[in-house]
Amino acid sequence: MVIEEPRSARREATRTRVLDAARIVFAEKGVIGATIEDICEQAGFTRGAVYSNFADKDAIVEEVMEREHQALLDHITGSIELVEAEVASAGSLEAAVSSLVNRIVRTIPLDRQVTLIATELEIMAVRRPDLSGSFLAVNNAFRERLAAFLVAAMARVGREPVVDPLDIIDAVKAIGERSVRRALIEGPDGDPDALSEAVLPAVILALSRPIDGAS
Amino acid sequence: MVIEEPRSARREATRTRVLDAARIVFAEKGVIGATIEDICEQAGFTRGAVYSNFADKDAIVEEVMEREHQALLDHITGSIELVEAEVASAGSLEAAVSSLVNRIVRTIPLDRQVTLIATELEIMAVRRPDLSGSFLAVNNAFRERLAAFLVAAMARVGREPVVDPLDIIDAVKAIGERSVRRALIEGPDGDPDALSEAVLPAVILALSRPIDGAS
DNA sequence: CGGATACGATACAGCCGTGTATCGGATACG
DNA sequence: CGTATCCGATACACGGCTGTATCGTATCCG
Repeated sequence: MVIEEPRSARREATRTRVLDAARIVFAEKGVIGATIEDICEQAGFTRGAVYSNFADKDAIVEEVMEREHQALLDHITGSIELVEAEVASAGSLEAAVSSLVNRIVRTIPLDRQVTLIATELEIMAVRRPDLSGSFLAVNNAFRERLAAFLVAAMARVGREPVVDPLDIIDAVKAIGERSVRRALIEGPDGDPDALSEAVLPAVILALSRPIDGAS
Repeated sequence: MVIEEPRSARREATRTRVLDAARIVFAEKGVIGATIEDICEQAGFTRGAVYSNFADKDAIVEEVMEREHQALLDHITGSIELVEAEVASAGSLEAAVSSLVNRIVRTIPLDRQVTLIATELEIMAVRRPDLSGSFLAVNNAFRERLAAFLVAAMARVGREPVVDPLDIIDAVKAIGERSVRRALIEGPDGDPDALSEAVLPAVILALSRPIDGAS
């Protein structure tokens, strides 16, 4: 954990603008395909600004990873109370599960950019073992937070996981991402929630059981 | 569908060597990150050979996509009889489903390279609408073949899908790929089948029902 | 065996991205 | 209001990749 020199507010704003730009460019061109100049153009800076703030592209990649997961964590934290209220007030088990699924899926905002950047960063972690450490660190924190949320939300509808909740999260995320990707490939007519809505409710049900029940 | 000029056997062998090399390089460096020279080096040629056989990198990408799906199709076709025999001789429902799942997962060979190249090509289709056409063409053929196989195999154990079998295939493939990716990121200790084995049997069961039964 | 041709290697020119070193202007402070 | 400092812009040198044009050679055929 490096001590964060406060530096000037101006500098911090520049860094933020560069990282925001990098996120967009990484999603669109891929981490490898993105050039420093692409990022500069997107941010409205020249290379001087970037090189005076970051050592090289790898440094930018690491910070983007961290910010990405942090943003997701914040998003989750902010929406947990919503879910709990919603689930608790559902009439039937089916309604509660459906609401739970919807909320989990929505909790992970899966638009074009998030999907692309998430996939891109994951693939990057596969290819570059030197980056997998920071990926795993932030990603595991994210998964565990989401798993805890899942268990709590399930308890609200009187159910509990039958497998490691982390595995449930992975499965749900995998299906959600695939759902969005298919829609993106199919073009404007594609429904980004089609696959999720078709299979996730049954999957969540199948991977949980009534808290007191046998199977 | 372009008419395939037979050309010489020598030329065809060169093309094959280049495409094999491209597959490896695309997996390792990404489609965008791969250079023509990378491919040449991997294939043991110089750029002259490549440029006399392919217009540019995009042409190579399209052919790699096509070959990749064709190889998977061949692999599936070759293993269907195996599965049917295996499933038919299973003692219990659980054993049959487990065998079915295993076979489906194994039917899609999910090693490092296949996973990387599959993800890479899919992302490429998202980013480049001009390539999405050829991706969808080959990919849909692949999905439908696999879906037909799934339905037939399910019938062998007296079950039928409760949702579009294409969605089941997508879900299974998404989970299988995520399973392998996690293992790759975690390094040598990671079990590429961990997530698949944990959730897929329940998922397949949940998305199917006895053929005569109500629910 | 000899010539034609197909095919891959080599050479070359141009462009693009990188990283460093220097410059100029905005901001902070006395 | 003037000066020092910070920070982003500009300039430059270098290396790598691309695509084309040319060359040399292996292969095919009479």
